[in-house]
Amino acid sequence: MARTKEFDRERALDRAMHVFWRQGYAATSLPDLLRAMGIGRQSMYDTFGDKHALFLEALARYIGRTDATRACFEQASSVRRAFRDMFEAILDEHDADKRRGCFGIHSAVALAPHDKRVAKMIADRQRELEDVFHRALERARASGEIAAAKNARGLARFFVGALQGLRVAATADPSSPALRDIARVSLATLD
Amino acid sequence: MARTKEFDRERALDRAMHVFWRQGYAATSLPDLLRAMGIGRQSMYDTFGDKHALFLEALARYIGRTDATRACFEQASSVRRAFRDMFEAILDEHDADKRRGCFGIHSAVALAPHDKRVAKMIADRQRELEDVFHRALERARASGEIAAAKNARGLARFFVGALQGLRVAATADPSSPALRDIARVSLATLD
DNA sequence: CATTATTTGGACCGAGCAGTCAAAAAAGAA
DNA sequence: TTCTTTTTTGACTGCTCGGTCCAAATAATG
Repeated sequence: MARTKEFDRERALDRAMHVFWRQGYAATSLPDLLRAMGIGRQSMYDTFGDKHALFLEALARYIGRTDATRACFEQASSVRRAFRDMFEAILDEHDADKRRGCFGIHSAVALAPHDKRVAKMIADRQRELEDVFHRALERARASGEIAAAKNARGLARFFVGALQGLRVAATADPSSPALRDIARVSLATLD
Repeated sequence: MARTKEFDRERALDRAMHVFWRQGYAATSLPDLLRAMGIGRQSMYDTFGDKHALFLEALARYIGRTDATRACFEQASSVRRAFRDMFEAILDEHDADKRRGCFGIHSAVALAPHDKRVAKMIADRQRELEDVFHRALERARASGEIAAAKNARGLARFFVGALQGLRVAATADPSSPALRDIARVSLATLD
């Protein structure tokens, strides 16, 4: 048999993801990536293909984090609390690491208009998020947590937008007092 | 005296703005800019300084467009209609030119975390927009168009976020039926 | 027309880019 | 140990980048 890889593929991908996350696609060079991943040039090409393919895998990995959100919403006893926790998490995240931005939004705005695969990944993710919200809202409607007259689909879509709006506002100015108002008024649509 | 410039500075800047708008800062090369601006390399350096300075001017020019929004909100007899028109304009814009994205959001997410001047420009613009909305909402409260119990400041901040959320969603998928719901539920916060 | 200040266009620079290649190193099988 | 197969390393390619330099072109003044 042959020599075994010295590095962990998932670990390297994870590190590449964080570099793209911080810098975006165009502003990230191969040396940037290799340094962070701790591997050599050829190992990267053998393992991932090229820079663009590596980016797509990194984006897919980032998007996979939606799974945690889904679990959170499916287990939550209160949809209000689930949304509030989600907003809080975003505020905390941006407060803790002000120089990160949002991988998904960055990709959506910078790459999606020029790259169909990226556009599809982002659009799919939005729909998936919408469905997670929708299911939770329907349950809340059934349980009486929110009014039966509410349009769960419309609200779910609205919250996908609200989430992105909050992320952009938080990236632009993580310390702005406006962020809490955005979250608060968004949550009030459930009343 | 000396030779006069052969090109129109504002016109060239406007074209540069559209290139940055479409492609973002990092993905735009000098040749890209020069081709669009229709001027030579040296003319660009003499007139604008360097690529980064040109970008800052382009961004300032883009942000200056907020003036139109301000006028619209100050003249509007109905704040509801003003917000609705604003949302409609975004939907139309993205529908007409699907490969554009949003300059402000792109800059906010890609550059603001690493460039204080950009961060300040974006944050200032958000506050300005917030104030425009706030004044219009206070007038609406006074005139009885919206309930006196409403928190105009909070709503103004919320609409800044909603605007950005809608823009991101529209960039990710300009044909998504979710966009109308985002706009509709956002407007319903005024009821 | 001659002078002078400025713009212009193109050649040029070193650096850094994404991606390729080939030789060396290594790990397991025979 | 030797052979086979793979990974690793680092040199190398051709290209493009942002930015500079300089000579030719040009417009207003005297």
